[in-house]
Amino acid sequence: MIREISKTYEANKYEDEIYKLWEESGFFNPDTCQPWAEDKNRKKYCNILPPPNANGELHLGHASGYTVMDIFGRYHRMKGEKVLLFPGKDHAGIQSQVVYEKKIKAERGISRYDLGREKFYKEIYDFCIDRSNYMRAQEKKIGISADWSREKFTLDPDVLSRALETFVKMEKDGMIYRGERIINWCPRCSTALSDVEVLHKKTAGKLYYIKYPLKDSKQFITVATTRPETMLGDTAVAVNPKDKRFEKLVGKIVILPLQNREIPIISDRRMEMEFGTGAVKITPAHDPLDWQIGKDHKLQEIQVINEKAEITKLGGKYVGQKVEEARENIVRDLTEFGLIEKIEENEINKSICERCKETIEPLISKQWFVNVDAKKYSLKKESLKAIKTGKIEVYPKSFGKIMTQWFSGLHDWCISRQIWWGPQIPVWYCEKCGEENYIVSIEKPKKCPKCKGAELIQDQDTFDTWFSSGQWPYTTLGYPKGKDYKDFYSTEMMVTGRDLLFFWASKMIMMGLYRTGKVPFKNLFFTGLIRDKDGLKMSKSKGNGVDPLQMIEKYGADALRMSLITDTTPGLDTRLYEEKIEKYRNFVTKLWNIYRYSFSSNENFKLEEKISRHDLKSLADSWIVSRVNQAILEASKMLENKNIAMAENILIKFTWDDLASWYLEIHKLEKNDKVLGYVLEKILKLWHPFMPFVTEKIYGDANLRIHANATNKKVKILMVEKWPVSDKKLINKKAEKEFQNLQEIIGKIRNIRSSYRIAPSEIIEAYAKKLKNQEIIEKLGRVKFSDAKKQGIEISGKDLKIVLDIAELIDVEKEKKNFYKEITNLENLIAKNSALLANKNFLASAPKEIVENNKIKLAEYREKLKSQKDLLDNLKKLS
RNA sequence: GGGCAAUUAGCUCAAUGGCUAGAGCACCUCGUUUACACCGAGGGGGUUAUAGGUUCGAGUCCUAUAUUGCCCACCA
Repeated sequence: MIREISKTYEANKYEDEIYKLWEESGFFNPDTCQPWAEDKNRKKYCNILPPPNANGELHLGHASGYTVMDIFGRYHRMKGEKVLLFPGKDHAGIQSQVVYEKKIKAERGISRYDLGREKFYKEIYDFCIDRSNYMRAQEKKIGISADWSREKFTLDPDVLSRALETFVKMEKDGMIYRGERIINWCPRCSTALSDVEVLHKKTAGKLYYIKYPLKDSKQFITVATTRPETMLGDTAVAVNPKDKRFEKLVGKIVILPLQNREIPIISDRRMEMEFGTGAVKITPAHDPLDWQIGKDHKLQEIQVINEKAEITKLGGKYVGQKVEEARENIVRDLTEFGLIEKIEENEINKSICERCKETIEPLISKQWFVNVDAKKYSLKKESLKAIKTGKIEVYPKSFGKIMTQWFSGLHDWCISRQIWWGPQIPVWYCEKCGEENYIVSIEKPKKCPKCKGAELIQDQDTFDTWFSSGQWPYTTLGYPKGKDYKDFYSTEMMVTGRDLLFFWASKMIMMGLYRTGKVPFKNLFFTGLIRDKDGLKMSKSKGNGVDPLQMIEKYGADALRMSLITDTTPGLDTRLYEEKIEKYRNFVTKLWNIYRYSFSSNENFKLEEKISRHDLKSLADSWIVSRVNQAILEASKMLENKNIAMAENILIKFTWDDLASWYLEIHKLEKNDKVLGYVLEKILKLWHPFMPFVTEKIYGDANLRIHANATNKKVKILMVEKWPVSDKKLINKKAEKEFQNLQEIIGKIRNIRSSYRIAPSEIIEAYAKKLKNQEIIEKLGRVKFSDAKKQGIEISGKDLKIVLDIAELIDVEKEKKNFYKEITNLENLIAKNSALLANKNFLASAPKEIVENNKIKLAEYREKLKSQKDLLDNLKKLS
């Protein structure tokens, strides 16, 4: 060994230093990444990275997304394109506020009200910046080749003002309105939520049948409800107009129990006759459907539940009680009055807050909305068009369909939140002129433009986080005049989790189209969720989470990256567990050892970029060079098709099976360093997007060795080397076929060795006529050929018959059985194939190539069958 | 209630209508022959969920069914 290379690659020893090398090279930045002559027409590739919420730490979801983005990014960079992976962080309105409130509660025992709005905002801002720095360090550990010099935060002044301008523009275009409507209210977060921020969870509940007495009558009408406490705010009872049972009651008045209020019985076709009794209580202030019905029937809205989920004054004696408490008391009181007919067990669809899981209270509240289907511009219709016309290519395809459906049924978007963290809505009120005469302006106007006098107060509400992050692709790039915007928009690629489909991806499409007239990205790639070994969601409470940083520390970033993309399909969930990561750590070691072997075998060994046919000295040379060019072809095609898992598969198969298991062993005999150096150079490049660290390390070390004594010690960086192009002249199907035959023969020898337990140290005497590749067979089969004819078992391959001198060891009966089995198998194949070739339809319809292949195969099977029969006859003679 | 997906070896998953449906893990046997025991060689293990259909040809396309998962939805 000329120089010591360690047996294993110690990832944690090198990764930081390699990342530093990349960073300092300036090649993450497309402006300074020009390793090739600057070409004006150089293709641009931009991927705006989804900004993680700046309030926690990196988890596996981020790691898997980043891996996908980085693979594509590095691939395109190596293809010579101008690549920008644009990093950033999201202030994450509600989530960050929840996190920070918990933190100050736990650490200081205080609430946000103790701090006051201004101080709270300042603290949480510092907290997010602090977390951003921390998370950035973690992101680098994954190896993502992002341009950190451009990094943005959603609250950076330039980014933010561009986002706010959109609100101003929308308002001008008549797409914004403020209204009292029923909204989803989270009592814990004390804010309104949009529809997508509400989760529906099936839970066990009860269905209460309550008797409402009719006015001036002893009759009752029974209504069924899961939320009896809302009856305090009932303003009607509704039935379906087609419902014969209640025909005569429509228009009558009932006395609302407990409240002693007179309310009408109305009819509305939206009532399901099958549900409960068919009669339903209507509470416009606390149920979305009832609110609609209330509007249509001009019913009074009586708010009996407040923002803290407590009963209001209008709820009479139950005032101040929590809804659950009030429910119990009301049911008890009703029971006392004999007004509960029955109580049934019932599965209910509970609405909960996506962030804190608290039960949602539907309330009527004054909020800002985006009209998604406005006259001047329809966000809904334009988005639908972009997807349907294929302006955005969605991976997987089926998600495009899901989006289409979602957009079709889209409701107006509530964008105001009653939280303190986040940008305030740029709307100003004048005390004199009233809230109806609001002024929209990003800067605070000096005076009220109407009355020219009074002080202006800004709207207290903040924006839905998705309002700003939904604009991320162009606010970051400096719309409308920025150079980056001109260079890179529409961006090429967006990769995001399938859980963000409606939250984020959809918003980016809507707002990007509205503001810029162009799609924000041409390709939209969804990743699935990472689950644990049993397919369960990872969560802190379950303790089944895998910490990506721990895994990187233990197995290396390359191994983690590989395990995150292996066997994945876009949009589908995948399972991750330590054994899987371990497997790829082992693979990294394998690659390392291919390098170790190559460079230890000869002190002049070097990587070879090119090779000519004269350099191919043997069958094995032609074969491996053909195979590697085939691998380049296929892997590149898979990457173009966005099928990274498949590309990975192809490369693993080549590296482990073809190169390591076969060619390296043959190299020990033939020692064609030129060929090995060529193949190694290619696979380092091919693997780089997937495993950037180990490949960069090997490449660097390998070149250092070459340049050790040279004057030019400029370090070559693999990250910006050119992606290999398949040299089709070197693809040699004939050599591949011939080598396959060789592999088959050696396989058979090994099989026999194994079944008779012949130790590897024992060399078997053998004999063959017309022997080719003798040395290879001898080495890999551990046999020794001589001229003397032998007695024993015979093996055959194409044009070759080998006799192994182990007559005394063989169990003839067992071998006979093996032959019979193989003969039957071949006979079946021949029958199948002949039938196919006799089929006129097949000959007429199948492509010529397939027909040809089948003919060749049939001939092969026949030949094999013949030789198997011969061998069997010879075997029989032996017994 | 509606939609989408999945169902292939014991497990996790591949397979772009066409070569005897492939990997890894696990399992069994053997083995340190100086790249690698984070390894190597060999082996067992499949009616591709079920039933039909289209096709010269189906794991792949179509239609049902079953099971599982996810998403959406104003059955209170």
